[in-house]
Amino acid sequence: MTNLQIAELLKNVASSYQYHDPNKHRFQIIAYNRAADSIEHATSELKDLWDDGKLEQVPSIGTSISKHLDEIFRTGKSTHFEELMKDIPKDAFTLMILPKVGLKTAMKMIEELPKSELQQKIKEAEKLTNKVKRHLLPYAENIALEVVEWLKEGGNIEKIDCLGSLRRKAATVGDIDIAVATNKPIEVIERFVNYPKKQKIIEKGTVTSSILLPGDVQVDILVMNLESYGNALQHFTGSKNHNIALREHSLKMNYSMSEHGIKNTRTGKTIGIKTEQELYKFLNLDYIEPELREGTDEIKAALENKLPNLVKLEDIKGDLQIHSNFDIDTSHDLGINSMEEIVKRANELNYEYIAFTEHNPSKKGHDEKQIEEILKRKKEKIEQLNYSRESSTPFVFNSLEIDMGKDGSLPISVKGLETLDFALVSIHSSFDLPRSVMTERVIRALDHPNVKIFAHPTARKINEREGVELDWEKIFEFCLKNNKWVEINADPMRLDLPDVLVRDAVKLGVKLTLGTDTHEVSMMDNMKYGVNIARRGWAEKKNVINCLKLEEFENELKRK
DNA sequence: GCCGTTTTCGGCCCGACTGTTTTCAGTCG
Repeated sequence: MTNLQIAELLKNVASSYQYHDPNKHRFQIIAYNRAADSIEHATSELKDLWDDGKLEQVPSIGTSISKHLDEIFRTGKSTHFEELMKDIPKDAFTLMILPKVGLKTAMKMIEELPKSELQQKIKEAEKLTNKVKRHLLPYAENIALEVVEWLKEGGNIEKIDCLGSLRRKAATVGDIDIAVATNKPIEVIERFVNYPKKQKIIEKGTVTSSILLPGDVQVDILVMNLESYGNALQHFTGSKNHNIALREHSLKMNYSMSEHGIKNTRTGKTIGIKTEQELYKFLNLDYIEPELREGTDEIKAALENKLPNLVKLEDIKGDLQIHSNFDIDTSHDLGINSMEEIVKRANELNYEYIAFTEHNPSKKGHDEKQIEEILKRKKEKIEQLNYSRESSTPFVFNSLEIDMGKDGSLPISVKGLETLDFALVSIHSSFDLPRSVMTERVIRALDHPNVKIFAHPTARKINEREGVELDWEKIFEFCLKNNKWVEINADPMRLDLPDVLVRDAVKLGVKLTLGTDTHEVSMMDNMKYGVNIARRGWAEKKNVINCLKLEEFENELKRK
């Protein structure tokens, strides 16, 4: 069973409890939903954790749920879950995928709808299962900006911000959330629901409204006055779990929080707060950057003054994955710009250095000697670039992105590897090896002294391909011991290493690199998306190798 | 059923919108 399937099962268990007696099982319902949510965000397959006896390390999974999961992994089913769900038709869970349909509505549909109509609805729901795709961040950003422009042109706007996962800089965005401070809420909402590209109005109230745009993009708006805009910003930025944790924290201080303000639970008096900075201060917390608001342990850290000083785009001194059009007979794609064009852009970005990391020459078309010859040619070209460079322009490193074989072997001789300043290795084939085999493969590929970087480590492509299965504990341990670095690939469709794994790497002290994987010069501007992910993983400047100055970086390269 | 600022017992977020409810249930974020 995959994590997604388990999460779905636990949600269905929660719904079953709700069906049987919502009051009696109030807290089980919360517990099961929380566990499901936690499993959806887990970095390892639960089956693997179960193998290692580590199920209860997953947040929100305790003795009871882990016992049921143990039964599922051993026997394929849970008697307790089956007993709970036996009175509920399977179709009911399917129907709940439809918007605005919960278990109550689903059961009512099954009882009351004519058969043909019901079948129609079930089909609709099944279709939706495969369709709930989240949008890549840059795509969502552009749509959001257009809506913001439209609202601004309508006037009556004192402040306006894009919030939700867009502001938290998540790799993908579900809905677009916009908050507006205004004295004319009715006018603003009227303007919003009349956005020209709108396909339909999902709901329209006096405080919030939602519209649907082409491509299944939902946009939600929250309208507030300026006096409690800080509360609105905080609320609509989320995440849901951060909000819950924050409200639980404020309750301990005898304040009840909502998007409208903070209510003193003793006096019943509510005050609005203008800025988020003031809001967190009011709650005795250090300011929590949006990227950290995922409801893990950021509130505890804020309370203890232990929040990280997050890395910034300006801290980045170089780009460590770039493909030029210098032809080295690779079986993958070349870049489309010359080395000179890329150096020019790197200079504009104030980089101190960059690395050219074209894919390795294809193994099929060349013997060992020929590959060495090609690499020598590339080395000479880069030496020439550095020779004619002015001291203020970026230094150029001679690197290579090397495919690892199925067994972790590299298609390049030791002599060939030694012509490089350093190499990246990555997975471009055999994505579905068992976890232990995949782990050994990667460690073997990283083992050569001149290989420094594990590039786009999970090999995921967002919305297209899941990442590979790896024993991250082992990989990180190896990297730490041997001074190998793990890339955060800044391409918006990769963003790989993913944020949750970045957090694990940072905790262990594994060093990260940022690379844009540029194949066309404008892609060099994607660095900010990589920085987003680093920040979401709690990374500071010291965790990111390419925050080092040129000389420091060169020293670090030599360190084994 | 889970979990911990002080708590291994006793807590567990909060409000908006829709529909047909004329005072609230269901769903959502």
